[in-house]
Amino acid sequence: MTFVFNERDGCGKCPIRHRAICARCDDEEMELLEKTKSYVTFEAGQTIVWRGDTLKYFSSVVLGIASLSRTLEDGRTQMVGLLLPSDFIGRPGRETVDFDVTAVTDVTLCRFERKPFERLVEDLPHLSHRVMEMALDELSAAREWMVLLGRKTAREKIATFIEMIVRRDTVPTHDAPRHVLPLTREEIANFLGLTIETVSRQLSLMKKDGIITFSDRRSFVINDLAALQDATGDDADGGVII
Amino acid sequence: MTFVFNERDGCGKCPIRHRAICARCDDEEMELLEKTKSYVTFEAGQTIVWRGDTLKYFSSVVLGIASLSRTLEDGRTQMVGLLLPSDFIGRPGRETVDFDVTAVTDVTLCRFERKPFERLVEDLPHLSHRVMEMALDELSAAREWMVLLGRKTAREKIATFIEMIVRRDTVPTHDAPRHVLPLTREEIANFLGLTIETVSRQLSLMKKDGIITFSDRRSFVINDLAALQDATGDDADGGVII
DNA sequence: ATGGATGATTGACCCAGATCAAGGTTGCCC
DNA sequence: GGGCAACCTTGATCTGGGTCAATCATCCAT
Repeated sequence: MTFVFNERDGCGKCPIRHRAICARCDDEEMELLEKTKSYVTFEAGQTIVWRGDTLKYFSSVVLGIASLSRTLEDGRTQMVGLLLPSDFIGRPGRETVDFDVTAVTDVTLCRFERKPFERLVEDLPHLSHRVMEMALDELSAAREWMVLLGRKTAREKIATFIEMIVRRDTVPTHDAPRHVLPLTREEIANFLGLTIETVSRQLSLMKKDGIITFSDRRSFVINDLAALQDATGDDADGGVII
Repeated sequence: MTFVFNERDGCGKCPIRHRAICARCDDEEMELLEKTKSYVTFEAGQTIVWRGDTLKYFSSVVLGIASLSRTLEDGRTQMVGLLLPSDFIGRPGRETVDFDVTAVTDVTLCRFERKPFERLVEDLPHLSHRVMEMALDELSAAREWMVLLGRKTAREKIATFIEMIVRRDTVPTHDAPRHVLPLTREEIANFLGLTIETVSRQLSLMKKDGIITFSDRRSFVINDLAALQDATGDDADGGVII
């Protein structure tokens, strides 16, 4: 989800490295925010916010990956989104988060006090416009994921996940054929609505089929991209409307 | 999803019955839109827009229910949302829809030409603000649904669905104990990521358990709300943060 | 009323993926 | 390096929900 931005999108003009905020920032606007800005880091595995917690801060991910998830009473957990650099935690107009936010890797957040930030969103049309666009993009991504969760087979889920990782890695700068799974098997399972055993088995199958090769448990290369895309169950265009 | 608004929320001040647009409308702003406004109706079952279609209009539902869904090549279909009165079809900043939009019941749409509408969204902060809020609400609802699709059992899915219908019906005005399923068994199946047989079986089970009673295939009353809520698998508060 | 279409229910059976269980890897700390 | 803890893989078995198929109900149109 939300594989929309990453650090590269940061604006170099000011210390807030987010295009969402900086796109058309001027010194005056920034000054307001600067006053309440702070950075925090979380270690991998730590919970950043619990579902229902009141948010004192509005933050955005600077470095690392966080997850949004919900756990049912009996422990079943479903991840509902990944937060990558430049994604926000918190939403204007709401004091609480509806999901648990957890650091998947070590995470650095850049945070602002909620009130002044919300005021800024109110006052700056381009900012609220930007938040709206981000929300709509996330909404599309979430719906796309609903199709995966509701209708895809285990193999298709795994293929879609791998393909997503690969697509995200393939940026103009480096076409490194080596990719890294940012999640543990358990996290992948919770992301795809599967168990770790099924995740493990399906990865082994794709390995046996010669589609991917693992150098260690996290790093892999794609041997047959066409076969991978074919296994996703999506249309040829990969689910993206041209 | 998006059980957020209904006709009652309409603003009586102008013919565009949507609070999103009308909340702080003045005659001047409205005049712009009025010029390009038109109404269309679709019969139950008709497709309103196909995935990928270029949207000439930006529309909102006035009457009836429409669905957003995606169908995989081999026919597996997943519904990703329901559009109720006052929900929008189309999104500012995008020319196409990512999902098929289908009339579930007979549907009346109120539509505007896309260009002028988008300009209006750009120009009126309160409107873009409103669209942002709607997008964020839908996003929460979509994520909630992801938990259902990824982790809930058939019984829990059915219970959650029924409970949602009941919650939506329970408005201040009338606490009628009789409710109506707005969807066919097949549509319910596609909404919940199940087959029609499983939907039918689970409904029969809940009937047998004395939780609900059907008068015909669409109308029912709840005999044991507590048991129903218990069967959803959600926390006691019904998934809504207080 | 009759025939036919559409939609819903119910039963019998099957299989993908969950569950249970036993090792295997990797990495870290003493 | 040895021991321990996470994490991952693989096998055996079970089961929830899918698949296939038959029957029933409801609603029209003739």
